[in-house]
Amino acid sequence: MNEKIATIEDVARHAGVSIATVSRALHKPDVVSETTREKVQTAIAATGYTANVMARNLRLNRSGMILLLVPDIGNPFFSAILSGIEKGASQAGYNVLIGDTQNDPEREATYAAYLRSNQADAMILLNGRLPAPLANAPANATPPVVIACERIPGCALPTVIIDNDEASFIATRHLTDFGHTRIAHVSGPSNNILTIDRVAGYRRALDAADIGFDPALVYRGDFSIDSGIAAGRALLGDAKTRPTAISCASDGMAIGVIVAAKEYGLRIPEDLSVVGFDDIPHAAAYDPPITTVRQPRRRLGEQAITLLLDRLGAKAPFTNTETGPAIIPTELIIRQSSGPCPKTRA
Amino acid sequence: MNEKIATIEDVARHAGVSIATVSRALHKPDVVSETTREKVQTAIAATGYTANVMARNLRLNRSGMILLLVPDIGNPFFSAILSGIEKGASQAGYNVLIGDTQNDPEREATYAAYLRSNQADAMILLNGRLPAPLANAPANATPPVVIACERIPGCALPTVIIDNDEASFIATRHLTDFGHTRIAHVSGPSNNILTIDRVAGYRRALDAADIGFDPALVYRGDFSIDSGIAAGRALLGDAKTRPTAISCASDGMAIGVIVAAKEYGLRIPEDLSVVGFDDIPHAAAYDPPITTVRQPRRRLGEQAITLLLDRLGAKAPFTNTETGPAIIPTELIIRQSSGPCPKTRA
DNA sequence: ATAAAAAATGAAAACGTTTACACAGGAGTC
DNA sequence: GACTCCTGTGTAAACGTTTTCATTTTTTAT
Repeated sequence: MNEKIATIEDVARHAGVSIATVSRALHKPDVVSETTREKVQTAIAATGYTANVMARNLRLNRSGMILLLVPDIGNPFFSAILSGIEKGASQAGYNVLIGDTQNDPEREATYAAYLRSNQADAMILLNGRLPAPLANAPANATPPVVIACERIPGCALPTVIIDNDEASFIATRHLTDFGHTRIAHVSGPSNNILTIDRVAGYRRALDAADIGFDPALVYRGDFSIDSGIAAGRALLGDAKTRPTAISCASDGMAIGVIVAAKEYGLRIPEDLSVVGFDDIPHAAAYDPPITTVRQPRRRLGEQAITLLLDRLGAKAPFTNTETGPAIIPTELIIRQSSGPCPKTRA
Repeated sequence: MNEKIATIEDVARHAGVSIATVSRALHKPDVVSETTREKVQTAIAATGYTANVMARNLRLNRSGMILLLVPDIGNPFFSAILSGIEKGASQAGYNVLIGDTQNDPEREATYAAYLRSNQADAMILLNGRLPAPLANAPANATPPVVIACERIPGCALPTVIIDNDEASFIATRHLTDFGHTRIAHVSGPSNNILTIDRVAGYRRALDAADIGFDPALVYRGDFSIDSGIAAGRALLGDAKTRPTAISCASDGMAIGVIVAAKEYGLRIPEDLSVVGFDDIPHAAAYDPPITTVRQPRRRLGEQAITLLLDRLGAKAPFTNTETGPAIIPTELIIRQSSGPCPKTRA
């Protein structure tokens, strides 16, 4: 039973027509006569023919692949985005190829070469950095690339992001509205554009409430729960200088901060208000449920693939010079981890 | 600058040799003379040549792709497994293609056809079900497929799993050891093999402690936090019949159960012990930290890709008839969500 | 019935590789 | 100097498609 796999030629022979006719029967049915079309159909069924995609793609000079560069596929944050991308891509007949770069520029470059070598028709970047081969390309060249998640300053490629500055502003303002004046911020890694934007929003909210900025109240984490715990211990250790509220650049870090706060016997939100960022599923189920900025990750992915497919379909250049980046709206979800500033400290 | 992309022919012309020599210079360097090899190298540099992978794969009749079928890529549970697979695959020069099946048999069949159409060299199944085209294949055919995560009864394909029965047994025994006698179980969906195995382990532990099985104490969830909350409300609503301990088939459901328990004012673990399954990162950071069965998901992925690459490399048949399924060991992680049975109810 | 137009089909080129085979030339052996 | 053997290279076939172009067959108009 382990015969050679059927090719278009087998079908042609079986149906008594030429291979050209078989191909046409499949892709331009209206141009071949009713009767031959049927003959071909039965021949296909009889032989169990499946077109060799490799050969087809070679001829058509495409790959049907969309390459997705992501810093760490093990990070659940990206899987929801991925889910949105995959859905749109597969509807359009594309497959999604994951490139896990581990933040390694070399791996990024390797994957970027896929575009040249015809292994991918287009690319989506979730890692906030242009791979070297692309960065060095002339400015007028527009590779089929879309940026998502983290904007790249000075890059005119189509981009879809949330307004991190504004979202962080709103989260922090939520705390100033509650009367807090001593507000800390737990940020992401310093080389990260998200960090820069969210710190900016945090500072803007302080300004708006006439609160001075204290660098000692910004702790640099890495989005993980563990770094949140470390941040909490660092910020809350000294009861004298302790803030009454903390805005965090991720829900994971918010959870970590709360873990640390409980170590010091602090009640949330009576003694300490905490807000997170992302609205991961666990934020709502935590004790207490965490006030956070909802980031529609799935929509982000959907929008990215839409941008990409639109341009690919229309053979339009990959720029966003007319429209600027697409902004996906965020939403402040108020739960029970934030509340009024304790009277004694206001 | 947007010239046609360089082909092997351009390189050959530039170096003044035949295309065969160029190809050989690249893939069998020892067979071409030092001087030509250098000429070819400079020609490649000059033209910026990158081999067209599509053409190469057509000729070699391979794709360099490993297809990964996963029920829902948006589910973080799978992303860690994926991470292990991707690592091993990319070291071996393979790419990982994600097929998000959404548990849709039709999509599964579509993806399974990738094997026939040369879009993938092999496949890893995380979804616990053989796609129809494979299931119907004759028993002696061994498609290049590896099963991970959920065993498929009666299927001789290479398989890597954890011992769900035993793991669930140990988790439940942990509770009987604490003196609990009224122990509930929150399971996964009923059509799921994981559910069957874990329920079996739960019952085995009850038997071992001479505790009768009460069907009313098994609640069917779907691994999600929400279904855990529903389970908790169903099981804990009546203070008379309430269990003193609950073993859950996922950490998410354990968290949900705890959320519900707190609604009823129950203290964990003083009034109710809860154990989870998986050891997701949030389990350790929850309040209280959750006792759970650690499932090494990344190792699971690594083992799956190893099994696959071994057979692919050795051109060995894809069976596990000699060795049986590979079992990845689990570990009971004892934290603070479980404790002795309250005196009043023992 | 015939010419013209339209519809359906086939032959063959092309996509960019790898590799079996043939061949040229040089080195060694007698 | 003729023979073999080796080394390095080129020619051309093959992988399985799609598509242009030419050709055959059918339909329509006169």
